[in-house]
Amino acid sequence: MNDTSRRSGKLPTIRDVADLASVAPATVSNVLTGRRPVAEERRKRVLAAVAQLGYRPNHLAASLRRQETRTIGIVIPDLTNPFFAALVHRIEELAAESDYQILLMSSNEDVDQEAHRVQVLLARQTDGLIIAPARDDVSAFASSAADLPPTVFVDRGFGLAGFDTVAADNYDAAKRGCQHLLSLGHREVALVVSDTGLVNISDRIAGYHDALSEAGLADGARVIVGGFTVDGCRGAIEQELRRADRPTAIFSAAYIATLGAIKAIRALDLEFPDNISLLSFDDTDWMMALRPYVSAVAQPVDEMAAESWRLLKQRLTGAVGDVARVRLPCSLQVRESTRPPSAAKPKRRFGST
Amino acid sequence: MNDTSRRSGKLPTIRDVADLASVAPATVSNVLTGRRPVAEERRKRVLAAVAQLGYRPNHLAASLRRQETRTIGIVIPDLTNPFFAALVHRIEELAAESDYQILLMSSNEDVDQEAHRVQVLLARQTDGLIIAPARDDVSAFASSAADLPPTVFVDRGFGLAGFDTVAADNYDAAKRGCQHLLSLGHREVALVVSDTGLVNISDRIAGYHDALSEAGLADGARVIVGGFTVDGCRGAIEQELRRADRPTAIFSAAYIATLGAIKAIRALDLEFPDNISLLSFDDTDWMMALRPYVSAVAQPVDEMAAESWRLLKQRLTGAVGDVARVRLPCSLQVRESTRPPSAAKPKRRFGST
DNA sequence: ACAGCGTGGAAAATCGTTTTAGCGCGCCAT
DNA sequence: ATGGCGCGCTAAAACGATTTTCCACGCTGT
Repeated sequence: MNDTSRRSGKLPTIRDVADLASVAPATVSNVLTGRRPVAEERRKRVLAAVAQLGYRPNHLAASLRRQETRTIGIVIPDLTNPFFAALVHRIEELAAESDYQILLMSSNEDVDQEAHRVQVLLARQTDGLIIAPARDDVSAFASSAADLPPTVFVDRGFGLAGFDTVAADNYDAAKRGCQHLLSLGHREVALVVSDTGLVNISDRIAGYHDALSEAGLADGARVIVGGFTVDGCRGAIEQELRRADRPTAIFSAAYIATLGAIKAIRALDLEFPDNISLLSFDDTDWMMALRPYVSAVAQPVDEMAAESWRLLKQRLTGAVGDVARVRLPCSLQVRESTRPPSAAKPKRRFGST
Repeated sequence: MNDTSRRSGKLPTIRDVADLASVAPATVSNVLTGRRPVAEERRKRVLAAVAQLGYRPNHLAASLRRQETRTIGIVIPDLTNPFFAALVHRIEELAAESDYQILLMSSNEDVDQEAHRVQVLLARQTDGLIIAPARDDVSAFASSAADLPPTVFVDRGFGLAGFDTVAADNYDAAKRGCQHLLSLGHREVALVVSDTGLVNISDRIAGYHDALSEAGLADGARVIVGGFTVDGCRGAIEQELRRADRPTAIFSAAYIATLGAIKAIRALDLEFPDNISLLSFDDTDWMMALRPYVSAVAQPVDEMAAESWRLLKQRLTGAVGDVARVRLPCSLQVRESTRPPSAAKPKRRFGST
């Protein structure tokens, strides 16, 4: 029987509770936080008063005094990208388990917006930051690790000096993906990327190049830069596919690029894997909804989230060791969209591995 | 030439700035907030001191004093659902334009988690809330509007007494979707939903029923309840599709259900639209990547976000009018996955409308 | 019997702002 | 000359908690 409400009038404060229970505010605090023992009889009085008033400690005031907000800022380029949505989702879940909350900001792949958002987060005294930066160069908002609270960079910016960083093993993943295509007999493999200026992407490009080189095809590299929009990728890919010597396989190195590639292939009335093989970076539910199933290199997004949070929490609880650089392995999901080039074509269904 | 850094040692406070500029803290505040005029000469001194120290006002302290955090809480069931991701993305963008930040929480479709998250947000003194509730009955965390700060319910909980609510016109959208299928000649249309206990869903069911009734097919209703997971939906749909009198068209009333339906159709080696028509509620990029293109009822997610934010902001700035109930129209995207039942089948490509 | 100690409670300081109250000064009008 | 007014500034109160400091009391050991 309480009245956890009456938003009319001021919210009850710790002083109101203290008065009602005839104790000092400090005692109420001690009961609620359990930091110091309180005699059973008074404890009961306090709890009764709390219940009666529907008192809820003002987290703002507590944060100010404690110099700790239990809030972490997350900055990502784009929440509509399922990869980032999944990342945020998982981090939020883990953080909540430790009673941390998330202030979420999108940079929209824009360095200036990003810098501004980070400033806002700093002003808000977030205890820590997890950032998937728009560029690997973060000098726009941090000239050194000393400028920021504990911060983990994820996906992008791997190896940034002074910071914990977490990323998929993009080089290895791209290399294995490309080798998979080469092993099927493809000699004209095009790689589609959004941008070449990010380490995660350039690692993928490097893996792709090395796979080609090791197969003696160093000259055959074709990197298509499509930008951060589906239609940008689609356009760039279409253009490539119209060429007489069009590639026999497309390796789309990002979620957006995969969508663009599929649309481009459709637009030209081609079919995978019959006319062209398709390998996607980033795996989603849809890869198993398309017909035929799309082969993909799956980034370990849950593990990336877990690792980011683990590292951040370590720093938050005072760890001062060397910076960590965590690379997590991707898995290659071979399905139906990758096949030997221009083979005879059974109508459907291939054993997936 | 400043040293916006030196995280070592305490952060500079307004008092440090005041001392350096030889003015009172209040003056610094007035310069920075512009609430009261300050003589030009002093203004300059203050700004110089601010720059020199790299001072940034502590938002926590300001919030405590101002009794306003410029923070709004968003609670959604599941961020990995692209609908909610897009919703949050857009709200965040709009809120940022007005200098509001977002505390994001996922309820995971769980009422208890949801209630808890809301309590956390209340303790954090968020100025407002935007909630897509796990259930329409929100009594677990609010017995009346007086319990919460300004709050808008979106997608779910339409018409909740005392609260502004925003939703797609689910009834109309489902009715038109169903009518589309009926007009193609389908008589066995199954509707797949996640759950029947939510108004947005039951509105869709009602629209579906009414469309059938008006066509004199009231008895033909088949509602498949698949739950909130892709595999749950897939299983339920598969079961339905195995029946001898399987439906000739599937209307999947949610993103998850569409994914499940496509997988189920594949699993049974059926093809749409040849063996069965498919109409999706919720439109995504993938609908245009699948072959054939999937027809869909598109929810106006950006408008829902905009409207939610608009209403909330109005309340935040003191509006006290009647509660608003905003229903936004959906658009029917007729593509290739919906066709007359068991018609002769040209191999591909149908004019889209 | 008395110094010393542990215990639980209350008072007061603190966190870093904003806002209110009030002060001194120059100017204008009577 | 002087009362009143506006202006620009400062000191101090306020926001609502936590933490530190201090005190009173009862117990113990010599």
